[in-house]
Amino acid sequence: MGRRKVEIKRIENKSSRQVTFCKRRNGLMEKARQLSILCESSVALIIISATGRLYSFSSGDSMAKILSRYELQQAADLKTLDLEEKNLNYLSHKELLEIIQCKIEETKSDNVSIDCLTSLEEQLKTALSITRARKAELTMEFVNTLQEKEKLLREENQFLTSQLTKMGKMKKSRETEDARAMSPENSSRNKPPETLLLLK
Amino acid sequence: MGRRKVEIKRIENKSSRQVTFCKRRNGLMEKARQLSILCESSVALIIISATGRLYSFSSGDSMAKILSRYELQQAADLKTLDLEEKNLNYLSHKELLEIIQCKIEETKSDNVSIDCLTSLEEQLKTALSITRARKAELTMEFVNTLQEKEKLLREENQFLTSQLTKMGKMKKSRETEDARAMSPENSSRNKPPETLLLLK
DNA sequence: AACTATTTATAAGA
DNA sequence: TTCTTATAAATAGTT
Repeated sequence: MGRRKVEIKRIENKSSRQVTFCKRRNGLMEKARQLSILCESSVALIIISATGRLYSFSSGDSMAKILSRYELQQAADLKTLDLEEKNLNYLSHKELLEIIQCKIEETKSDNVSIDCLTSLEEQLKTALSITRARKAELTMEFVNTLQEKEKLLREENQFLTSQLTKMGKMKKSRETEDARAMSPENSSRNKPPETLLLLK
Repeated sequence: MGRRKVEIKRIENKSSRQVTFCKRRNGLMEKARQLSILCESSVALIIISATGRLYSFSSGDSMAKILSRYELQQAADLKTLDLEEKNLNYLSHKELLEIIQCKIEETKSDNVSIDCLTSLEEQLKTALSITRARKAELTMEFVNTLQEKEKLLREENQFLTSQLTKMGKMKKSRETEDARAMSPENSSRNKPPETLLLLK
């Protein structure tokens, strides 16, 4: 609807593409508004320009409500499918990764359906949950291991210290005769780490 | 664009409203497709009919990607407002919990607006993000502390062991004369923890 | 669901 | 950019 018929393909001229974007964007939003009013329906419209600018419009219900209704629907659709979901529960991490990789590859071709992407989204959400849970589990295990190690090291330290104390007492009683046995550089090089004080 | 001009207001006749809904819905989706192709942009369109049926269309990027881009934008917009956020940051955990509790209570009365719930949802999402980030931070700090402690304990152990070895040698050279000094119960009660072997 | 008179959107030009 | 206008496209009412 203009001076001449236009083919529906990318407009090569940058400035006329920009002008057309602006005109058609406004036209689309006006049409969305009209549909919503004429037929008492809700419409959500999100447009992202080539340069990444975001334009959104909603009519009838709020954008938030429409989007959550959409997500709800997608979740419901998934539940009726729940075939893949069941399979997913029995997959190893490696298999899961392979499937995800594969699906992401599919995404790159243009003829991928919304349902397929929604399913992928849900699978990735599941994967994220599982990963988070496993991470928390492993972290706690690691912390426990470290704490146990600490306890054992303290015990050992206590034992070693008590042994040294005992020997120290014996040594003290023979201090003069042993003076030459303890070489001076040894006793200074191996001075106890300052951290000994931290271990009470 | 039809036999006569129509006012943009709810179409009273049910069947013609249904017909118009169908025609304009298709028209809107076609326009969305064209905009996306002509101007290499992404368009997401969600339509909910008066009877609750959901229709969606996306072009350019996937619906999921467009929606997440939208949510991202909303989050960014919120940050620029950052009034609430700043307040949130200075609240104690107890105060935050109280506020959430209070808002959840409000939710139970029926006359709560969607906007209010959306706002609550956003606040809880923010709270969750902050909490996750802080948890990760603290966990890493804790693990680092434990690992450092372990290192120091090992060093100390090494030192104590070397001291004992040295003394042990001296002791060996005087074994007979010291035999009565080491009380038997002491040497059995204080046997080295088995973990000594783990510390190499 | 198809037709067509009209309105509406918009491409190109100013 | 914004306005203008010739023309294409969408669609209201009809069949």
